[in-house]
Amino acid sequence: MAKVSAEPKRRADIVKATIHEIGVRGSLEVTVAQIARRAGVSSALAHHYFGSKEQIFLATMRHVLTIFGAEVRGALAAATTNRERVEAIVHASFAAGSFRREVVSAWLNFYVLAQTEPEARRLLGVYHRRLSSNLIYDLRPLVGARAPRVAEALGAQIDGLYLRAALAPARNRLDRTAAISLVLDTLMHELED
Amino acid sequence: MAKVSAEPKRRADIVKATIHEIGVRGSLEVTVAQIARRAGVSSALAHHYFGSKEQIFLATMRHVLTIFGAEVRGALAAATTNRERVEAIVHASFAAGSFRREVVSAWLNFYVLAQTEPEARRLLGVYHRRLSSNLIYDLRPLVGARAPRVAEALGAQIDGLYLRAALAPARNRLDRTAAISLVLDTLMHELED
DNA sequence: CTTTTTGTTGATTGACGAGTCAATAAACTC
DNA sequence: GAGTTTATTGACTCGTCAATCAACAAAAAG
Repeated sequence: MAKVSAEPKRRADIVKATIHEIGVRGSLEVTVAQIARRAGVSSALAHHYFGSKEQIFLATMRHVLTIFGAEVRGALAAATTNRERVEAIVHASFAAGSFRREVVSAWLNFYVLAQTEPEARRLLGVYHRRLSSNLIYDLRPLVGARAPRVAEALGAQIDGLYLRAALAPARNRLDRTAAISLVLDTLMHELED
Repeated sequence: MAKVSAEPKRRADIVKATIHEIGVRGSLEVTVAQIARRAGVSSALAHHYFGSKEQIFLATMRHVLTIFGAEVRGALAAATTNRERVEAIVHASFAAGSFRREVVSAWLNFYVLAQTEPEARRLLGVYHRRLSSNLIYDLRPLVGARAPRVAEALGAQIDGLYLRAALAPARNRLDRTAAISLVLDTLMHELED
């Protein structure tokens, strides 16, 4: 059965299955067997490719972070003024690919993972610093020395909206548009200081 | 050894030990044996009083929520004007009792628990609605119809700062004062609209 | 002082799940 | 087409842990 490079596809399938299972169960207490079944392979194969459950989680985290990074880059490419760029970052934060229920649930659980797993912490740190420096860079011309503070305020608000999205039952969940407009409102108030 | 009503003390000890262990391990993957050892009792006793691990977690959650509620009530008691009351809520949110590392870690994990455990979700819902209605009540005279929106903005920011506090390594962790001033800044901008 | 209630634990059970391994099979090399 | 590499799995091991239970101890009740 061994065909040309099944490995990349398998890895991708397992990573996607991991996001899905974390979303369904709502926690990291998913078994490798569950993930593997969802991906249509045996649990032995998952171990074969990733070595351990921990590595599966870390690969999944990298994947989510990569998607997010791509969304930010994409949004930034279309923006020209500083303000447009800040708004683009906000938009990207709630982009369709990253703000799906299961992905948000995965994010939440990655925060938990980061409490104990150094590599998870490092990855989350990279995301934080990048988001922060992106914001500060474009806020500087707009609000001067207050840039770091404003970036922190916006960043915290975005994170908080994610947290609430994870918790809220589907019916009264804030949608992407509402979340974006809330953050942009805060931004507006900061700018007209 | 059976003395006068050991039960309340034991229960309290076990709940405190649970917060501590969740804080240390950074996740709900703590064993009943670990919790019991920290509380100075056998794991059998923990089961005797609480029935199951799940119930231990729920009791711990109720305890954390109770402390938080008391802090809010205490802060509100000393406030008179609407604005003071809103500020009091913000202060209470970052009060010493609730903003300790281990407690914040517990909060984060309760969010995860709420994804699967209906009672945990209910408890967190109660907290959210109370915080929200408290804020809206005092914001209404200040910002009128925008009150719900502003409450959501402030609430999300507070939650986000908690999330970041859980993640950040001790050294560059935002302290209570800084968190409070950040939220009050946002409030100020909203008020001078 | 004997009976009941309350407190407490060590030992055990039973389930579950991560990780290993040996075996099978298909493709690729030469 | 013999030998190597890659893909894949079922069956197994080994540890861990929630939950139970039978037993013991001490107070309270009568």
